[in-house]
Amino acid sequence: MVNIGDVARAAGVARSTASYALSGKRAISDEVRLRVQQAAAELGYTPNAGARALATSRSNVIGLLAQFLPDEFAPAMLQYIQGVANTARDLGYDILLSSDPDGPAALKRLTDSRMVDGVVLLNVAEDDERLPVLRTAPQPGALVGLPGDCTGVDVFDLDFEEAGRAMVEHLVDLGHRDLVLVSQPAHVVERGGAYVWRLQNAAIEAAAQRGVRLRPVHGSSSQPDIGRDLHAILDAHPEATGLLLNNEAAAAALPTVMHDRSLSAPGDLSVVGRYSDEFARTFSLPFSSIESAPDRLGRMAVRQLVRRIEHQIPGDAPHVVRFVAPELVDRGSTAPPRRR
Amino acid sequence: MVNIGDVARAAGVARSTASYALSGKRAISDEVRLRVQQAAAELGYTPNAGARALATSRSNVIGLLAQFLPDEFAPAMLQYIQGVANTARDLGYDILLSSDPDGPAALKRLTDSRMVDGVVLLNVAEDDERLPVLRTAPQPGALVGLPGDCTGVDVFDLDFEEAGRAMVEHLVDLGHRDLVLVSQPAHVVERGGAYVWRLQNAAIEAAAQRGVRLRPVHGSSSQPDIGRDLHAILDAHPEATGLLLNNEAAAAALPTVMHDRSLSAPGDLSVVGRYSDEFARTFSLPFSSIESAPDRLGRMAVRQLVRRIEHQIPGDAPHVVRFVAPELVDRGSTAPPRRR
DNA sequence: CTGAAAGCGCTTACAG
DNA sequence: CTGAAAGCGCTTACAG
Repeated sequence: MVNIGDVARAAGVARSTASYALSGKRAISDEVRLRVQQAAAELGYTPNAGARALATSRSNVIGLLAQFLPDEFAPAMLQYIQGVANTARDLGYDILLSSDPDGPAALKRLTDSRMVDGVVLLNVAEDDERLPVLRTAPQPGALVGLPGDCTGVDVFDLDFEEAGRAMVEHLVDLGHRDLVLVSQPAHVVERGGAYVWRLQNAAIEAAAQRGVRLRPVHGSSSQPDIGRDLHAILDAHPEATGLLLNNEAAAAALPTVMHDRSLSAPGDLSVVGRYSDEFARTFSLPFSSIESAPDRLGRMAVRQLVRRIEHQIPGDAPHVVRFVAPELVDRGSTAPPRRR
Repeated sequence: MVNIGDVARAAGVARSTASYALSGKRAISDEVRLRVQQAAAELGYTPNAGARALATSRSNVIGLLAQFLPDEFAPAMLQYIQGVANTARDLGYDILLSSDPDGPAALKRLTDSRMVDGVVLLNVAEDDERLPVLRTAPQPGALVGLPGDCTGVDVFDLDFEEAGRAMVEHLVDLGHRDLVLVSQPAHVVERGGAYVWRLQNAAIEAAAQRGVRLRPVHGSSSQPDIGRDLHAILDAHPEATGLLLNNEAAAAALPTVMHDRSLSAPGDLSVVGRYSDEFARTFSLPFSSIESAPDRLGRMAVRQLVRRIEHQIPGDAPHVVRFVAPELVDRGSTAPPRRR
């Protein structure tokens, strides 16, 4: 493989001069710079990543810790990964993807080995075991998802409280007084999936304030179980006129379930979900929803991370906790309830 | 950060001895080995990845080139990525995920910089522009997908010819004589998506041999366009009793379309698709299908790649082109055609 | 069985 | 504006 010594020799300069000419880190005469650049191009020179990382203590790689949990709906995960990967590339970073089920160990190895300049954590839990590891690491970290303790990390998430309120308000304003909220499985809550109870508690409170009934229920996070769950839920709550979904699998399964029961939205039931527009297109979902903005969250996380890596913000700059405001995308699945 | 010098000092040995004690690459007295291992554990030593890569010319990283093309159905991609990532981890490799739209440039940078020990290519086209780059690279490469020219690379793919024949045979054996095959958009074919015509040509030939009619049509690869396409296809071919799908988006959309037309399978129409079991579960698909085995293909590709990287097979061992035999997963969506 | 030293390919103070 | 040299943290022949 051609190295910087080959380039230097071809250009007739010292290796240090070649390095500077290529990096632009100090003034080089136009003539020499051009000669070096030309030699590098002709020889097809690409710096050795390991050598550069060793010399600079920088790898230009971002670690992406994404766990494919059996109780998460995989297609929803992909969107975060794409958002992170695309933004990283645009900013000149490669992505090292770790799907290791042992998150803390994987994170420790990635940071201790200096393979990565920073990390993005997905599937963040209330009491995430990766956080203590991350806090002692020299590299900065950005999270997509809100943990209980945000010290030492930058945090980005959808404002699930506001999302819960917005869903309730929207339906109550239309005249609904009997709502059902389908959340993730209880197991996700036990694991510390705070977004479940953040949305749920806010929805319950908003419903109480408006004097309407809201029943929270759990639903499976995979097919075909969730279809069966939805049938049971609709059987159990015939009086409900509004359905709120904080469960992607439920959203994906609902059209079929409604078809089977000859129900249509918003005629028989008003429905509002919480998922991304891309997700809605993938599954052809006809339901209005709170946009969960995975691409935007991934982008925000990477941008902030890169700012810290490149010291574009002072080292002691306070860490941020930033919420994306929920926006309701109207797909026409809500209307005033039918008189009964 | 603690380095091998710190470990050596703590154990009271030379750096080289510490290195050997940890790697086991030469005989070390039990006593010294234990002292070194203990010191490493106590200090929390993790080797610097860049330094090790520089010294050994090995990074223990596999490059995964996956393009998120607008005309590919993203959820289907994820399965290949998971298969590759999980197998790599099991074999002690990290994954560098590149989603760069400029595949050849990304591949050249990854290999020239020695960031990766080998690469796995997804979305392989008939005349894939990344292949010339890969052939000149010193690292081995494994493909998921069959290109026109397989020299110098290991190739793994579903046997799409056999899949096409199997789908036709299955329906013809049941008595069907009028079939429609829904493929990917023409655009995928133009880009060189060989699996489209490999399945289609084999299906056409099998139908001709059996003396039945098979009409090949294209369908969009995204929602909601594909729903509209399917309606148009069913409108145009009322005489068809069997539907073959080589298009994931079409499979995902078909239940809704059939519902809308009050059609059921296999009563009104026999349907057989080509997708993975995991995909079927994600979308609750009720259709029998040829298993596309993305996890298995990802695993095979990584295993072979690692064998080459680690020289477990001779350097001049011939490259392989291995096809996974299609298996029909019966979900009860096919039956003899209704008499008309 | 163990140690001292060279070398991997960069970058960056240090001299001039 | 340019060059010679040190150093990043490993591994691995080379000596003993």
